[in-house]
Amino acid sequence: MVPRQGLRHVAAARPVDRDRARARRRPRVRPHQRRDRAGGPLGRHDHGRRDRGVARVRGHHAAARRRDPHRHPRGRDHPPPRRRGRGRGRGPRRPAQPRHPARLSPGSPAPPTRRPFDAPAPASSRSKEVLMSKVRVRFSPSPTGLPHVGMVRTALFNWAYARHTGGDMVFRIEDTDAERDSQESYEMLLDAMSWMGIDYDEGPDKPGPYGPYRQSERHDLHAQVVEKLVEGGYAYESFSTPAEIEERHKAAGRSPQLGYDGFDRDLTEEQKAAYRAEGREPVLRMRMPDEDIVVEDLIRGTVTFPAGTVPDYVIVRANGIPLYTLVNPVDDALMKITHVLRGEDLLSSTPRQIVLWRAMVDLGIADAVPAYAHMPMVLGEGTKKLSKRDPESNLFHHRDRGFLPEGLLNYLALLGWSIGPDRDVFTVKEMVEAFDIADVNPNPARFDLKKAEAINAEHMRMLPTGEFAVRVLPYLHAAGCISSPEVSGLSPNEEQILAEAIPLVQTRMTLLGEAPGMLGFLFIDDAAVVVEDAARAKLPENAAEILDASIEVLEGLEDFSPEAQQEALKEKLVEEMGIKPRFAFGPLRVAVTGRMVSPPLFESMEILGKDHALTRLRNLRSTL
RNA sequence: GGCCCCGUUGUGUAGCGGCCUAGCACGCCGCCCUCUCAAGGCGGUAGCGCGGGUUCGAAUCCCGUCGGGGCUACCA
Repeated sequence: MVPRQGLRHVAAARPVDRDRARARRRPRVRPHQRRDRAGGPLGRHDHGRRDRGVARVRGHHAAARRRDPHRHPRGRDHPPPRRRGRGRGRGPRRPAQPRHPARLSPGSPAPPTRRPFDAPAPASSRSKEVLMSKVRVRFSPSPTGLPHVGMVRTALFNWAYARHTGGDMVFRIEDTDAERDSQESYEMLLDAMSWMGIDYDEGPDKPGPYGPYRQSERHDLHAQVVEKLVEGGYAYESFSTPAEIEERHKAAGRSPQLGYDGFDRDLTEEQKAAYRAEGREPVLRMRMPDEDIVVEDLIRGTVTFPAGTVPDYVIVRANGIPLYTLVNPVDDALMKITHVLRGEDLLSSTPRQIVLWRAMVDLGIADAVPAYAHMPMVLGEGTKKLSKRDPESNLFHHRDRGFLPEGLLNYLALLGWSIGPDRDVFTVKEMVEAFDIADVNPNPARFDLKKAEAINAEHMRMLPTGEFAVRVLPYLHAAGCISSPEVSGLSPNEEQILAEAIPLVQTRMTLLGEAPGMLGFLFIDDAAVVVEDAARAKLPENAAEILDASIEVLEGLEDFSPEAQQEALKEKLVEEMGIKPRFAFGPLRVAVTGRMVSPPLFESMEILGKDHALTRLRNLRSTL
């Protein structure tokens, strides 16, 4: 009997092949590659940030870093001309040159134009202030449905950026849709984040200076901002119904798809009163400026939305309830968010938000327009976004199948980001050290389960065997193989079996959920072994003969060690009977495990013990 | 329709004007090892969407084009 700490002994052991695996993973970075990536012998993260002692939050530091003067001696003096958007690939992202000065439509209240602080506008005292401040990012999901892997990836990138820069991660719940939001979803969100190891500095369950962190508890705050927006003339009442807007477009020979036409922009008090007398309740719309709106996207570079292409949009419904379009930037402003890192689907709403932000800056509500980064979508099969209805989109589906959090996290990080030119397996710690949002790729990425599983398998092999055992236990328990999901609850017998068996399967699995299939045979009665149909079908003609001979040989064995078994069986089956090794042992494997695929046969039999092993051989023999 | 984004092997990426006859990983195929399956080792398959231009030189810069996607709500 092995002492109780059997598994703990194993913990010190190395997983099979670990050394070789590690050697293989070691990045073979050739000097020139390192320099390419790092821009110099100091390494990529030693630029600027450290010697200045400030977290540089400006977006184009990444572009600057890429622009290695050693490599591109002309780069500084010959900046490539920019056009709207970018060509393929990731060209050096140059900050936009200041565009034409604001052209405000006459009659609008002329909010002074401000641009994002990451734009190279002449540094005002305000932008300097932000430059010095620390990064604050937020993850702000709405609790509707199951945690989606794309959403988790967004959380991950925000988190990694916060941790990389030493900034704050804020977790805010956007529960403004009573129809779809649920407490259950909220709890799943917490579960998902804690499982992935994504923590946060402020959140609904972690009070901070800018709470509350549930949007539904912030109505008063929103109302105050709305009031100021209206007072300042940034927002106005609009009485037009969708039908009326469409009518006007048609009457004027315009496309009805143009959206709101600005009809109510300059209504007089008398006109408004008249509408109210009709019983109409107005929505509130933001007044969009008559100028191009430029987004300096940390991932995509300069994105320009031409003047006139974004209509005045609704921020408060007729029933007085504010919309996401208002509430999201307002809460970001109030929570002092400096970097908005979110999905690409929100890119087209960014100009509207920037206008709101500028208004809030003017009003003294916000410090500065944040930096933006729009992460690529996560695609499913084909060319479409990974659907919520697809089980692969469900984080818990992967957890249930036996993904390690570190494996899934690693894979998710690969969706749009890479740690280096010839490496794709890394730890969370390594990710945090290396992660910069500006290195994220703008192109959409497909969720590839095969690759995810391969990455997961790598992480399983990297685990110390004892830790691997700890991870496997809950899956064995859930399948009814063992009596407890924890080491401490195991019977001595179970613990001993596992201590011997687990090292045998660590390199043979890609998911923890495969453990019951691999090890289940060790925890059942001999009579309960079920021979799978496929395994039975593969039995050779002379299976009975082989089993008879094997039983005879093994019965006579004093030493039941794997080596002794192998030697004895090989002599009889292979040498004496002339059976090829790959056929000789199949029937024994099937007899012992019920399957064609299993941990190594002789070790398995040793773990079972001679009596049980022989019983199983006889059992199968008797059915032939 | 309008606006915006994206385009390197099947998939994810590296690539930042010459280190590219395009690297790595997954997948796939073959071989080796081998009691099965893995792991491991070795090898192979397959890509710069297209067309112009700039340049001595383009995957890389520019223009156009085509394709894909997103947004276009009193949803979030």
